[in-house]
Amino acid sequence: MQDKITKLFKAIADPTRRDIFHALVIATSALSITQISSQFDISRQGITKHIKTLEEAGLVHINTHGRERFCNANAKPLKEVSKWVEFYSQFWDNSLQDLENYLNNSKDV
Amino acid sequence: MQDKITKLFKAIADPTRRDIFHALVIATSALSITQISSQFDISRQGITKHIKTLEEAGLVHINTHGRERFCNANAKPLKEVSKWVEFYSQFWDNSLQDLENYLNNSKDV
DNA sequence: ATTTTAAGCAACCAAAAAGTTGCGTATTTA
DNA sequence: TAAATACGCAACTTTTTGGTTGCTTAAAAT
Repeated sequence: MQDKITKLFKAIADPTRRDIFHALVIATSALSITQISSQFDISRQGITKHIKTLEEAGLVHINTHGRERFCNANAKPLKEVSKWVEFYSQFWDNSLQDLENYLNNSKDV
Repeated sequence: MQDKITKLFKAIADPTRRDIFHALVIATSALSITQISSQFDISRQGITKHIKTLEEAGLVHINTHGRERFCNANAKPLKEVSKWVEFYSQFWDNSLQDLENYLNNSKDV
């Protein structure tokens, strides 16, 4: 399909998935598919698909007990997102870059 | 369409857009659409669309000079991503959460 | 003044994503 | 053992996305 980091970014790009992930993070115990579904307006199958996407991004771990599948959030992969963002943090507070670009721009034209 | 943060997450979810953004960040001067296009294998129109998405996410600013449109990266909106990730950082290094969830899980079943 | 260049707009296309329903199966519960 | 529950799988629909081509317009260069 696509590289790992893109899978991760895509996983968190969907608002419903961010909500599911959040619900799992703040939950005091692992939640089954049905338990998660009950908190959202979409079908159980819809939830199952989202969970699969989250799982493939490493953001959810699943523990099967009998007929139930308990989901845990795993925030660790978000370290990668953090690393990605951190690189650009050096550019966001100084408008120096903006100014420089502006000057170069004017000069060139 | 959708909320601001989702626009932002979607903008950076595409690998080509991340590449374009990166190219603009490290560029020493603003780049025109044609200049950006020359660095990628997709058509100018494709680039234009990506730029529009980035612009709507606030990640690119455009300066029109005559018939050219010069693009600058603006990393500031990424602060929002950083904030989002930071919240979850408290969960990623202690496997305490995992253990806790595991125990709750076992207990419930 | 003519030609070249930069880029927007619109229409279109294919693939991916988000969601649905129906059905089968395994595990629990009664 | 029979009924209920939890879930996966597969097929299908709709919307979104990433990309294209063709055409037009405006600015610059010759």
